[in-house]
Amino acid sequence: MGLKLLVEEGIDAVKITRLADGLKVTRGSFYWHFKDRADLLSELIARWENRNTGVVVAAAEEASSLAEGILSLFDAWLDGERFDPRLDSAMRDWARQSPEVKFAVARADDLRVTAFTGLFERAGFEATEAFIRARVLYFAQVGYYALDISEPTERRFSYLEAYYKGFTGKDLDPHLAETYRARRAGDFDRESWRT
Amino acid sequence: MGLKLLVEEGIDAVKITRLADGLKVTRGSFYWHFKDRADLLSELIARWENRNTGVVVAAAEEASSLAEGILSLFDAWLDGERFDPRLDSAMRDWARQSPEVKFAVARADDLRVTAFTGLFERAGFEATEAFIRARVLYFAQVGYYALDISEPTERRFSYLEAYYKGFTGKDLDPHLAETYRARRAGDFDRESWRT
DNA sequence: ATGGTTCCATACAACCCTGTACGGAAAGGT
DNA sequence: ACCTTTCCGTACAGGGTTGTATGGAACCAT
Repeated sequence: MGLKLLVEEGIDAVKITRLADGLKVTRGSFYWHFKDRADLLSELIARWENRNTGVVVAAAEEASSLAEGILSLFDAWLDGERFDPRLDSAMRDWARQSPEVKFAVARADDLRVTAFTGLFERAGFEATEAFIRARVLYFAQVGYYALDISEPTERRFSYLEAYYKGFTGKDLDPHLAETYRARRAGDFDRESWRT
Repeated sequence: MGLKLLVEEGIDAVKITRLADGLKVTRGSFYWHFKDRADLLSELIARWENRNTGVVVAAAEEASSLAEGILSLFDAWLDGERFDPRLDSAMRDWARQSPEVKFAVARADDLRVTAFTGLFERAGFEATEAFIRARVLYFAQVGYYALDISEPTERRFSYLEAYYKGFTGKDLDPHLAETYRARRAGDFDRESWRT
């Protein structure tokens, strides 16, 4: 179970010896659970696919309006339980070494951007603009986590309207912004008990 | 000299043995040129700092208008001779393992976003919006290369106006768009001789 | 209690990588 | 000619990692 922990240190840090040490067992045990190292790695790929891609696609597709969709995406990206950005970054690094992983990541990227494009199109944007806005939204999210930025949550919240305007070209309804902030504040209270 | 080639395969692939094999010499020679592996790695950091950050900051600061600045940035990012996106990504991966590299990368990111913020501010954007637009612009660029997208240059050019509108909220002057496309086409002809 | 299943420990061989010591060949200066 | 500098090859010791073989302890079923 501490496997993912090491993926977040980079795939090259996923050594059987380090895993066994971390779990306070010996390497002999590992080879009972897994055939070899490659067996473990392919299981890691499967776990990632079942997790990160699903939540963001759902957030985009189930939204009934543009504002609701964008805010749901912000929600999903902020919720460490549903979307793990460091796992996403680790997969992207790994993809540069392994053609197999590269393919899986490219497929996931495509699914996500397509879902975002649909969100913008349903909001009335023309096809090309919808696609590019979807890309910019997604690229910016990937870039944000790639830069590994850490800023206090209140400051991050204060940028909400500016991000929304940057991504959509429109102003965010103040009422929606308020409900969003209230909802997220409650979530953070709950999350602090887990972390 | 084939050092960078291996950085683009990930820092963990930069083994002295592999370098020596690639250069058709033995490892004994390596230790005449470098004290040890760490000595080589710090030289790689220095090379990256002197290259990638400089060109994008210059493109943003020397521009006399917003459109010129954005197009200059697109130029710099597209020109493989000046800005190497794969080196940038490799540094970002490496940063996750090494606090020293992490610090260097964070400093570079800060320099770049600050330069972009100035570009938007000089164009009349209010401080927060300028900062967030600078971030979105930079994040999107990082995300684009992180996704390792390969699309034909003509299609990439066709998105020019949509990207510009997404980043700035304004329409791109058709005359500027035309001059940009003509200039880039010439550059690509030249580049094909080198690659 | 006997046997089987599950899970883990120990021990071993093989490989890769690092760093150092030393030796040698080629080139240039005096 | 001699000596120095520059650059590279060879050889060795030490450590890390992988995969396999084998045995043992705990637990459960009959």
